[in-house]
Amino acid sequence: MSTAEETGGENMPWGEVTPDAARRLLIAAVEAFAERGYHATTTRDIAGRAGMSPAALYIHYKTKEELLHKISTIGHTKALAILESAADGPGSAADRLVEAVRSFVVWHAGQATTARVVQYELDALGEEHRAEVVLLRRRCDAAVRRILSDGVDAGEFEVPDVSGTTLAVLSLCIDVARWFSLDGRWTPDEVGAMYADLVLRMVGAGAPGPQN
Amino acid sequence: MSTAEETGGENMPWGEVTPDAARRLLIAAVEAFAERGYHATTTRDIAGRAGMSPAALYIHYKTKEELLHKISTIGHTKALAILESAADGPGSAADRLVEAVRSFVVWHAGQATTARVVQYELDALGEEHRAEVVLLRRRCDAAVRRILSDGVDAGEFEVPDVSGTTLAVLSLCIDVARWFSLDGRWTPDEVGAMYADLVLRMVGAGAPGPQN
DNA sequence: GCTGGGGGTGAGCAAGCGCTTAGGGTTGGG
DNA sequence: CCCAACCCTAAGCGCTTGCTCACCCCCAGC
Repeated sequence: MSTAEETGGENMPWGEVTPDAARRLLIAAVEAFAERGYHATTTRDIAGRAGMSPAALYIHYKTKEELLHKISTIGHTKALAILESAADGPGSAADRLVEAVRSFVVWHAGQATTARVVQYELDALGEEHRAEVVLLRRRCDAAVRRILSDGVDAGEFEVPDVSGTTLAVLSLCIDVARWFSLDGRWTPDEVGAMYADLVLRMVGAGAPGPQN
Repeated sequence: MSTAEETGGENMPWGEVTPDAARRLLIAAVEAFAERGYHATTTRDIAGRAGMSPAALYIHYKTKEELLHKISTIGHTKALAILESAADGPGSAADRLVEAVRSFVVWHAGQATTARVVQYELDALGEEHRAEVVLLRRRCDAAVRRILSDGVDAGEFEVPDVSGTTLAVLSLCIDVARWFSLDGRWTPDEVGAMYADLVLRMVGAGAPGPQN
């Protein structure tokens, strides 16, 4: 876990999707959805990007919405794993918060294309599929809240409103996917480090001074 | 300026749009775009919400995109006025930062429907119209940056990266439009106050302790 | 009471949409 | 050498889209 951080900490982002043709279609869909949004993307565009005819899509996926569902589920699962791994990891609450924010932000920056779809196309999912994904989101919220509560209990943090701060921290990190890489001014690691510092300050555990 | 804060500080959000029929269409479009997104909204839906036939829309607007452009321009102008008013107002850098974040967030929460369209449907605009709006966005960025720079120069703030922190502050505030009012747990004023406090902490001017 | 014109409608066009179906090329087992 | 299983495509179906056009209604001015 060192050089691959630039891709958000993943070596093979969609390695779990098989067969190969299905993966190519899914990657094409991620790019198209991220660029133009779900509703503005046509199945012909997705198939075209994958080098196939429009009909080929329906051999591997029942509908266009199933593609979004698969992308959203895999993406949210990955994001949740990052947060829970940090929340349940070793170290003080401050250590865990830094690691959570850092790795979560690195993923949203390094995998900005995927993250944009995952975070901003939720409403395009059907009723049932959206409900599934909302459950994963709640667990993301719970992981961050757990760290903040622990920090408050331990006297490490000074936070007047744990729920509100949880929301603000997640909101701040998620929005990275919207603006990242408009130019190449920062690397994912740099944004991750900066945001970890900002969030530490938000919970009253910041170190105004130490970092050069 | 007291009770009307719940609507984001505006008495008559679209009062500048005339004649009446054009305003009704525009308000219908804002609601539809906010609910389903620009691309998923049909001109029939907009006209229907305004109580008119599909053809009536084209008496007042040339295209569906012109509607979005009008909404986006008016909305961004309003948001920019809020930030510049705070940035160029009286008081210390900390005072101005608090006022900027507070009023900006109150608007994004109170006018969440409008703000969602303004902040998240930018890419749906045509090339030229988007370029216009991007200029307004840059001025928003400049206003916040001005406050932060002043605070650093005056020794009030301790901020390692002014550009990055400017981005983070704006990102945090803008994202309020995405999540606000999923339930009614906070009022716009409450979110505004909480966010102003969080941002003060981010710039190293927070007061961990004072507020109960 | 007639009239002219601005605000509105019903019907519909061309284009593009998600998705289906009949059929063709390639490959591995007998 | 055949053939069946597997992927994929060309063509196109039924529908919806943004938008247009011929027409109508209502009301102020003479």
